[in-house]
Amino acid sequence: MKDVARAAGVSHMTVSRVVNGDAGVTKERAVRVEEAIKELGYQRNDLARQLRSKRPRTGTIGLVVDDIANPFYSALARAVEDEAHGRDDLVLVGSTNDDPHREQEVVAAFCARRVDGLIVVPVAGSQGFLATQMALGTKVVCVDRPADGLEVDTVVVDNRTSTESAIRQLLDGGHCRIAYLGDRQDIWTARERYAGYLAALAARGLRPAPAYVKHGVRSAAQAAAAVRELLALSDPPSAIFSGNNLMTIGAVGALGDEGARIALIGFDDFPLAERVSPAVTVVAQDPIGLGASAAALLFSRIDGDRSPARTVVMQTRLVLRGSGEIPGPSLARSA
Amino acid sequence: MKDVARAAGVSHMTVSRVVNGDAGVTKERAVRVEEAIKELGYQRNDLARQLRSKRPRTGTIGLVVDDIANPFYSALARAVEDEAHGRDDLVLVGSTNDDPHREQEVVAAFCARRVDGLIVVPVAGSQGFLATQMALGTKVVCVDRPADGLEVDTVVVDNRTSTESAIRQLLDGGHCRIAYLGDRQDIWTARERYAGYLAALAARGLRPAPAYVKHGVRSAAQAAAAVRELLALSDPPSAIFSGNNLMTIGAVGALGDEGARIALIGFDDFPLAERVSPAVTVVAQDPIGLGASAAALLFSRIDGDRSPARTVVMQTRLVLRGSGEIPGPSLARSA
DNA sequence: GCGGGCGTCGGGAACGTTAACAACGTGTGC
DNA sequence: GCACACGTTGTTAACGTTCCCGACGCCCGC
Repeated sequence: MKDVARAAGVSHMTVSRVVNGDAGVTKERAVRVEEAIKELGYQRNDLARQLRSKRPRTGTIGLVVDDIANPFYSALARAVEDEAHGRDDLVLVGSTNDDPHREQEVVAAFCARRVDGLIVVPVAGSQGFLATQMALGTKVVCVDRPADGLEVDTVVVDNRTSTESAIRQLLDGGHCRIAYLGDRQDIWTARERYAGYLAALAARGLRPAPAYVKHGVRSAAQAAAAVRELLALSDPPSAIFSGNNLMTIGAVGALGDEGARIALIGFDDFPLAERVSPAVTVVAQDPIGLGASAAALLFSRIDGDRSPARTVVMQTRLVLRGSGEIPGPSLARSA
Repeated sequence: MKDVARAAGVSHMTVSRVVNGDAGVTKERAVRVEEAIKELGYQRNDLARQLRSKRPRTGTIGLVVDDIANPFYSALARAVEDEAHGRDDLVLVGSTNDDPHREQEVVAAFCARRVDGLIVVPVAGSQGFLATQMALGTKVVCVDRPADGLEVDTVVVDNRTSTESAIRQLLDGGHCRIAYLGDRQDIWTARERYAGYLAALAARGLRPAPAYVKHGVRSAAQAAAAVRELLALSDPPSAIFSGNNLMTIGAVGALGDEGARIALIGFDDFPLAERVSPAVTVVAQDPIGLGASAAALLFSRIDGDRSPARTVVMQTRLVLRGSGEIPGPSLARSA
């Protein structure tokens, strides 16, 4: 900047004003400064800018998700990025693998960079250090799951109710041997979905056979293995609920392998769900909507909104596709 | 920091040393400082740190992709993030939508934040400002596509050859009416894949009917529409090559709608490609490998590697799945 | 006993920018 | 003709940290 000032024969303040498009610089001088900038390839140093700036905004937010490679989270990330781009903000992305330790590392690293805010898919037990960071002024919005016991804006879907109606769909179709595939029970969404599953069964006076319930499924491969176990039972289920997109994909694979004709309902939609065999009925979430809402909430906080913490519950959509819509084992695709 | 120093009864320098784990501070003082830090909730300001620091590393890199919501790029992003996490670096993510203007905005914003380096999926015509940033010291690695005429590390796959062998597979299967679905021709991968398509046909003395070639397909929906157009031709193709994962998904959808039995080969693998009907043979890329290689290359540059620019060409894998492996229209799934 | 090396600590400057204000020249109103 | 406002420009200080160097006390060897 000093070099530019010297080259243009002005003071560094004039350069600063030109760079920031401030009013109050003569046309002639501004042009001279801009020429010098171009010639010297000068570029404003946002680090110093933010350090000195009165309202210390870094124009950067952090997005902390389970796994950015999961299409659900990457769609959400894209929505967040678009909202941020609209106000010239940047997005740091971090994956936690649902590991509290890695989450803490990522959050701490983001905060050391002085992000203006954080959109977090919280892992169990992360309220503590999130609260610490919030006390230091970082705005936080939770998405997909709440942070237990933390007064913070949250965007979620009604996991329990929508799972309940998905299971009810199966029950109405005549299924009563319904298996459950779910993630680790320390994950809120898994607990909610399991609760919905139990509630739907209980409403008909049913309880699941212990062998039908598979917790802690963390990948498509594990889901496939779990499904093969279910199929190997002497009394296999006639329908399976799978707790997220990865599990559903794994389950579809395993069911196909076995040539089994078992109804499948999954949480989360995925491309070509209507084209695989068996076709899969899903509880469709709207990851883009979740991300956009979370970003909007966060930016309003960053812009000074001090109202009490809000919780936004977004709607899901039950998309019927063969599985689960007709009585007995699904035969929809052969009809 | 001043507050911490005062609270601990030491100078700000001692605090700095403790925070950075520097040697040369008495145990007793270090403990006192750490207590003060904990009590006051002090957190190092990396902005100021990086501003003053001699080797100006921000410990942050930028990843610029077409669309982070595309599973190909999100898998790549995850690989980059893992490499970065291993050395305590952070990743800024930006999507360009293959829009040169947005790409320039994103790159400029990243560089203003003084990222140590950039992993870029370059859009056509971006060599200019990338060169500018490189001259200013930002390390750059291109991935998925080269930046035309730019001396820069690059990680790509052999698009042309692998498309050629995919098409040859169809030709060997007896297909000669093979349609092509491809992205905008200003995108390098699209040009390469198209060249491979033409080369494979030319090797048999064939040329595609103009109606069989669809350029500029940018989404699954557009691919589906293109496929429907192809099917509506008086002389429809017996096989279709689709130029990326999104197009393949769209094509599968459209083919299913029409109940058509047309061989489909796609570039990029996708989940459940073996389960959809028709099953899809694919040229599988390894997005994780691409991302990891690009990140490794970038970090070696950041760490001072000044050797000439390298180009890494990664292998693809032709995954045969029904479509294209038997003569005539694919009947694999009904076998 | 005393000089010098070493380990520990602090003071001041500097990084590149913006905030605050002062200085300057010009035009305007009385 | 003079005070005053206003628009433009420059000067100085500050943001929070690290770098550089000097100061201080201590121990050791002569």
